[in-house]
Amino acid sequence: MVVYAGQGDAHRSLSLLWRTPGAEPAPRTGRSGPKPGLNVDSIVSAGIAVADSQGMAALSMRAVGERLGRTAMALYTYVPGKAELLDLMHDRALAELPAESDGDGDWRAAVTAWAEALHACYLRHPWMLQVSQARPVLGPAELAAMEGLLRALRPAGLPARRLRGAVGALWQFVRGMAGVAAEARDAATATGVADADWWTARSAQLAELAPDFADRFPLLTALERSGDPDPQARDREGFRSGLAVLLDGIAAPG
Amino acid sequence: MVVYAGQGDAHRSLSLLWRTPGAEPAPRTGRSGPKPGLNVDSIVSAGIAVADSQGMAALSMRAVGERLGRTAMALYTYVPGKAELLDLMHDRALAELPAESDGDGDWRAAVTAWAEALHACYLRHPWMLQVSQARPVLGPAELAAMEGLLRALRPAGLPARRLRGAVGALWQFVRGMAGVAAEARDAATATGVADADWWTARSAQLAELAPDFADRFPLLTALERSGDPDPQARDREGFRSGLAVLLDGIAAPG
DNA sequence: ATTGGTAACCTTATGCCATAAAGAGTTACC
DNA sequence: GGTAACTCTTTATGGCATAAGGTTACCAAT
Repeated sequence: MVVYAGQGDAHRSLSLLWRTPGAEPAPRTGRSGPKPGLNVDSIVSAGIAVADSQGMAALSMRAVGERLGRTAMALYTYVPGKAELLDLMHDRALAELPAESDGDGDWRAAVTAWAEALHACYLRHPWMLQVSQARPVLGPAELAAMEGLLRALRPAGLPARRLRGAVGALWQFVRGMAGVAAEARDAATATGVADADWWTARSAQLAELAPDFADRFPLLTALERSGDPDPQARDREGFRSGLAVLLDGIAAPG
Repeated sequence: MVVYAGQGDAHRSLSLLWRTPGAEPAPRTGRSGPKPGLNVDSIVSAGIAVADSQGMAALSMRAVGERLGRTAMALYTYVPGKAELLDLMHDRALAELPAESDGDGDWRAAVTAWAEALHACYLRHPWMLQVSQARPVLGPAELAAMEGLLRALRPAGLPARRLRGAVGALWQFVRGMAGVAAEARDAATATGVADADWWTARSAQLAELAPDFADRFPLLTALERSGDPDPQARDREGFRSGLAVLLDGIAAPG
């Protein structure tokens, strides 16, 4: 039901993470033994494929190995362990983000594009949201994403202090909103119940368990009632309006 | 190293979550069999104690049972499974938040107080950050916390749409920042290396692996250099200035 | 051409984990 | 005293990551 974090050997993760992408094949002179049948890249790809299709819970060394026609243990030749593999998968997925944000001068558009790209990436790979954010792995793609955000924000001309705050707030916002959206989607596919119905059932149960709900949580009740009944529309709206708050805060004199 | 989410039986979790707190003892008439030696509350407390002291990775049914002088299986009499126990633990921890935010009229102060309380709660129970946010369990304490935030925000007079955005952004911001702070602390205690030294080591390794770091990530490099070298101070500052951006955005006309 | 070294890979084993199933022990009511 | 209800333990199943050590296939030097 949950994913723990922070056990990986950060040192070994970092080494693997920062190996220049093409340099995998290695010198290949003076080496004996059978040719390597696998390599780190293909293992990472297999891991992503498993996690994308079956979800984080199904990501096991055995499952990854099987997808490559090997046993689980064969992977340990290339990768120190599962935690490090997850770090590699995470950074590889972040590498899908576009390198350039193209808004010329219009930083609001550029930041919005960045946020939407990251959001979409999280939705393509929802297991990323279960990789603890409480462990900065500092892979090249993660840092590039950060740099991209800074580039987009540059025209806003924020002082360093405020810039740090804005970056943190933006990143966490996108991640959090993606989590909610991903779960809504999963609930729909996993249970075969549409989003709206799922929420209806949950609300009905809540109303039964806590008949005084509206009295205990008047503001929450009012806010719920005022929104779009379609959860998906509500998520989209929440993303847009939350981002608007953030952008307005960045634009404010401070 | 990671925590998966979303397997729990939401229906059974909700029932347990919303049982009125004092009503545990139950009617106790017409019931035969030995008196229950445990109860849900004590199991939840034991679970929190284990997770607080040993971390999420050490939270097993056996560990919780042992703390209560029972076997793992004894817990299943009271709790459907581990996923549901985790839901209960999460909501119990959130119940530590103060019921009232006291800023009269000054919504900035009230929201700040709310954010700091939630942040502190996450730091007291860092395992909460590994409970997937992508699964709204809708326990009473979680809803009360949400209601509290809405109460604090009320004087700002936001329209519903923008209010939803602000709430989402604030919550995700606090959660994300707490995650970073918690990890910094864990790295210090787990490895016996102080925060600053840990970051120094990581930076040194990065510099070795990516000698062109400053060229590839100029903005990031500049931002890092401009900050306080003490990571703890940096976290505090990041929290304050990020929150300032959010509050300014909320105050902006939109 | 043979042989020794070694890298890659596999098998086996260990010790976790959640939890299903079944039964032993305990208590309260009839 | 009997019985039904209840708690708790034992045992078993099938998963997991991974440590340890054995096996194979290839290369290079002899």
